Amino acid sequence: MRNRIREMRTGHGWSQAELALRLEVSRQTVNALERGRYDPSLPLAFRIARVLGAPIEAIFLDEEGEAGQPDS
Amino acid sequence: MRNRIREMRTGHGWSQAELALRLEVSRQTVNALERGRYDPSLPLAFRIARVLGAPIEAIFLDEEGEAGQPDS
DNA sequence: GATGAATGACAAGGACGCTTTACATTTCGG
DNA sequence: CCGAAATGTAAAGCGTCCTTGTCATTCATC
Repeated sequence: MRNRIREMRTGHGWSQAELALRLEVSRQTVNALERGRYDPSLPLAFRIARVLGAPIEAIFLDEEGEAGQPDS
Repeated sequence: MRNRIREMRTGHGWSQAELALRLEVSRQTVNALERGRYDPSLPLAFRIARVLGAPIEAIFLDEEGEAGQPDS
């Protein structure tokens, strides 16, 4: 599932580590999410939406018929 | 994390099995979600929102400082 | 009272989400 | 260049999500 975490994070002028702190997850988790290695849990998705100041639907793109390769 | 799946499902006049079919998950998963045993993955949350015809934020309640015991 | 539909529950198993630890690479100001 | 900050990666480990299979309970209708 595609997301706009990176573009919204840099829009706030935050490093991955800074965002991780605000989300209370590890820096590696933020990195993995931005790189599309996996999707966040629903509770984490809500925290991301809150911290980035946008609704979940505006951050995560529901691409319907998409397979969604975890990178590779 | 609390949700309104049951009330919205019955509002549509569907059984758990019918909703499960539409979501492409097992009946047990729908039952577990309604009973708050765990939260759905983000992709499943999007499908639930689509099938129930409401935004994710209207179905799943972000109770902020809530511990959120998976029942027990 | 028997039958069937709907719901609740539990166990075992596989895949995913997130952690910590650790190391490599890129970027950039001096 | 040099050093430090930021980013990318990997592995081991644990808990969560979702599956199939099975059984119990409740309720309605016959």
